[in-house]
Amino acid sequence: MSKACFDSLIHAHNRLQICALLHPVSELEFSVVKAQLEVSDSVLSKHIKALEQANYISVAKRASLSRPRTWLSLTELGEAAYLGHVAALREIVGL
Amino acid sequence: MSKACFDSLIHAHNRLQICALLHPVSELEFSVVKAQLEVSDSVLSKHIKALEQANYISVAKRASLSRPRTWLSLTELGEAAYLGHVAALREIVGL
DNA sequence: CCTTTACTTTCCATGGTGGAAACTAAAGAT
DNA sequence: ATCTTTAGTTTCCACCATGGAAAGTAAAGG
Repeated sequence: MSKACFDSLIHAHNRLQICALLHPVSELEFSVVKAQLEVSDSVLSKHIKALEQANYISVAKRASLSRPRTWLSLTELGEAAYLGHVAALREIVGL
Repeated sequence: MSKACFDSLIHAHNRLQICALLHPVSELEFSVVKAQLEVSDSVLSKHIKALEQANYISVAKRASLSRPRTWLSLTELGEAAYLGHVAALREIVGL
């Protein structure tokens, strides 16, 4: 069980959603995440970069049906940080 | 039951904590909230003002043991917004 | 080789955030 | 009555976050 630890990198609305989307799955395509968040390419790209630089997600470029696509997944560190942040939120709001 | 509605005014860490502290009680003193958040007077005062201007909290100056103190409480609007935001968070993080 | 697709980066403008210090109003002390 | 203390409030300032638009890039596909 992760220790409750508020993480302001993850707390930002868009990044919280990115982590929440990635948490239950092994990976997701850039375009899928973008559609869920309803943000521009540039905005998502910048959040991805921020999370990647914190080693919270890993980015893989791999062909998906002929063309190269960007795949995103939470790292173990990212998952721990995400779960820790969710635990911190639960402590704040009381379960 | 409040409708899930993400509220960025409430989402900010310090303001989320303020709302969470006020939610279960009828009112709290400024100094008590300040001690919980561990912020400076000026910072708390500005967050209080922002929440008050949104009509999310009400501020009363009333004597408490001789000296005048500032008492804070969630308004009904504030409570609805807070619960709606918590519901939105739960939707994002999945229960 | 030219175009399209799928991002990435830069530019820019705006707004949030916090600390420190100056300011204010109301008690209480002398 | 005036001085001091207490309890905030407001201003000043500097910095970081955030987003959109537009320009840039790299790898297919035609």
